[in-house]
Amino acid sequence: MRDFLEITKALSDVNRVRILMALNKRELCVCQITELLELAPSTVSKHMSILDHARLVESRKDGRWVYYRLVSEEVKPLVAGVIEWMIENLGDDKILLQDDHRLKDILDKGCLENRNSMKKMI
Amino acid sequence: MRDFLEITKALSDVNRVRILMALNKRELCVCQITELLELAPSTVSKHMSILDHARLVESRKDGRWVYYRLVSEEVKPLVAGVIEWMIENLGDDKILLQDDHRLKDILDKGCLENRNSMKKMI
DNA sequence: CCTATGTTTCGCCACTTAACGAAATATAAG
DNA sequence: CTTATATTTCGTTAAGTGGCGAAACATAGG
Repeated sequence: MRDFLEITKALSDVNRVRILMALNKRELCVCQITELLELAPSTVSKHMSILDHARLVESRKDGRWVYYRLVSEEVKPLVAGVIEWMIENLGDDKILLQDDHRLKDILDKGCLENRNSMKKMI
Repeated sequence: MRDFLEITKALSDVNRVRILMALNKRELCVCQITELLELAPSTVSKHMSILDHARLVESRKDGRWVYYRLVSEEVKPLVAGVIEWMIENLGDDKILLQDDHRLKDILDKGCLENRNSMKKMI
């Protein structure tokens, strides 16, 4: 029950749902999510902590950046089931389509990591 | 998104989850749910209103009593999917097993409707 | 009509939560 | 070492939420 409620509470905030859907099929660092949602970094960090504690996302640290991704498929059915449900029923949401569009710009513009690599090359 | 969040918010309270699981396979009136959860009738009524607004339950009025049940199967997949997920992953929860046991007593003791019927028969 | 019972609505209170900024921490680069 | 950037932690504040009791509403029965 505790795990169940942690998941449903994690899913009961619009910004956390937007984050999870943005993480579908790609990983993102905190600053990219911050730019997408236009929230304070501390706020996004708190959201990521809640999602992480609910076992809905995993993270890896790469230099200064922390990249988050959806949990892997072969996770326990409690988590896998609800992520599948979310993705299947939320695909055509207006806000999420806007996010997907904005994410393209954020990714095309190049992440800071890429810009730093460019600087190295110059 | 609005429907989605109404559902996840409805599912993010332990007493509402207990209500939904109690309604699995049987309908219950508000006073029976009140007895099960040991909450004030006004509190239970509020919970039922939230579950109803999220389209997770349906109700019928019979005399003084309002009976609630889980929504029918052939409801839209957004709702059907999450109810299935909840039932499949919450079956062996400790609190819910206790509730199931207590519900037997509540139902065996006879609902007020039955007692009224008995009075008619005497 | 009057009473009893089930349910809902309303107002209030305690607690939680999402937001922010400031400060602390971590790491890469000069 | 110092600076700059990314992230997290902490404290505060405004808004939301779950709980209750009182009162209103609905209905069955005397």
